[in-house]
Amino acid sequence: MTSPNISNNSSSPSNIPEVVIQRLPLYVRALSQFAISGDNVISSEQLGRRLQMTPAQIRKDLSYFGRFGKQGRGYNVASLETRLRTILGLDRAWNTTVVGMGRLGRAVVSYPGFAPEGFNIVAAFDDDDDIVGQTISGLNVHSISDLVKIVKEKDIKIGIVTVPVEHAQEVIDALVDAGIKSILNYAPLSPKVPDGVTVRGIDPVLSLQSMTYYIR
Amino acid sequence: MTSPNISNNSSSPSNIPEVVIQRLPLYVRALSQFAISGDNVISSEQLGRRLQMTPAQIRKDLSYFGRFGKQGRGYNVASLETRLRTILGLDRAWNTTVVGMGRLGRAVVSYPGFAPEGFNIVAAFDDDDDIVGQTISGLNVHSISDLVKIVKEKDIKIGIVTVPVEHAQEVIDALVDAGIKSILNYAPLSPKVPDGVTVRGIDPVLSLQSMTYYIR
DNA sequence: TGGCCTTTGTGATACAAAGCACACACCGCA
DNA sequence: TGCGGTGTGTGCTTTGTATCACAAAGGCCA
Repeated sequence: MTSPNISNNSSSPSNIPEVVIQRLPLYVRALSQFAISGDNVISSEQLGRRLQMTPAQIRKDLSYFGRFGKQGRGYNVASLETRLRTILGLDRAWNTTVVGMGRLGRAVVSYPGFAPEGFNIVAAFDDDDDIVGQTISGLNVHSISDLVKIVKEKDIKIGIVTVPVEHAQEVIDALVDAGIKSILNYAPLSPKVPDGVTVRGIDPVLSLQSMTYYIR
Repeated sequence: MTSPNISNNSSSPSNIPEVVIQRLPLYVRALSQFAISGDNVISSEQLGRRLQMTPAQIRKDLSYFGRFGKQGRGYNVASLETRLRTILGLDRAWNTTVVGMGRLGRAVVSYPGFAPEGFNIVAAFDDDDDIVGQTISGLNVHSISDLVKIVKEKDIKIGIVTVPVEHAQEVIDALVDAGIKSILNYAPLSPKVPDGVTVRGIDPVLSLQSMTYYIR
């Protein structure tokens, strides 16, 4: 395991280190900011300053995927962003579902940050009969027993888990059974998933708990 | 930088690797679960199975801090949890503030997961005159210009940043100026902070963006 | 067109973390 | 009280990651 809350059981499509893959989205984001401020060309040094990392690391990371820069000049902002997006699979939209329509699930479906990045939440699930059938943020809430059917129907590739920790493992198992390969897990546990399934955990409490160590 | 969204510019209180510190909360959590299910003693192997990591890594991690186990038996669940909590500074409560009372900030202050772990949100801030003065989840919203005063008054040690990305760096600077040493940042940027300040980022979009790489 | 300046791409190197494997400690039981 | 079984603690090895440092590529200008 590389880092807490992160596991990748993928039968890696290549031998590129997972840490590198995790940094690519940072580069994409920085590049799109530079593009907005009108920069056409950028050096690894400028990127590094923005992202608080060394230029050498950025160049090394990029070199896993090809030669994108021009010596003496730097990288073309727009074209590097495009190429990185393609590498990451961000040149398309991804249908996504949220399981667990409690407080947290509602916050997630109404969060406006996913759609602009191509993550469209197209279905919501819960196991509570009082919630199933409701419409939340424009989404009809389905019963978890319909998971397999709807995942197939709507071609959903990504699952977001916002159920209480007691049900998280079973919900994750159900998502895996339904063919989901990427799971964003908000529940406080380290779930077991088979090879080929990637899980990322979001856990603010864990983050706080490790920071207190450094306060003196 | 060890990993995306994580930076520790702490004048490290020791030479213990940061990854190790980040895993300790996982151990604490697993131990408290085992305690609830009535286990008194646990082996590194059982812990490892629960947390999806190797027993050797757990033993190594713990050995940085002392000898907690008994050969041939394992670890006492309750006492190991207590000792780890003490090491992490989780044997006390921490006053915490949230800056940015938009949609996300409201979700954070009403999230019921912080208080039980000793993170008490005791103040809220915003820069919008329409929001300052309101009461949200029992918290009176203050103007950011009162940050220094109130951080001192209420002995706040941890800041949670939920402002839009355009204001995030300046808010983080203000928190640092007010003496905050630990910041949980929900805004999508890699902020600059001086040595001795620890920042952890929470960014679901980044997590999703690195997972799509593995879908094929 | 040639020489200078900049910045890439990358082998080599240094550093860091994970895992192995075993001596040794401790328990339980006869 | 001694012996078998179990599981820790840790030096050593292996694996993984970051950084260094420099040759080569490209732009620019006289």
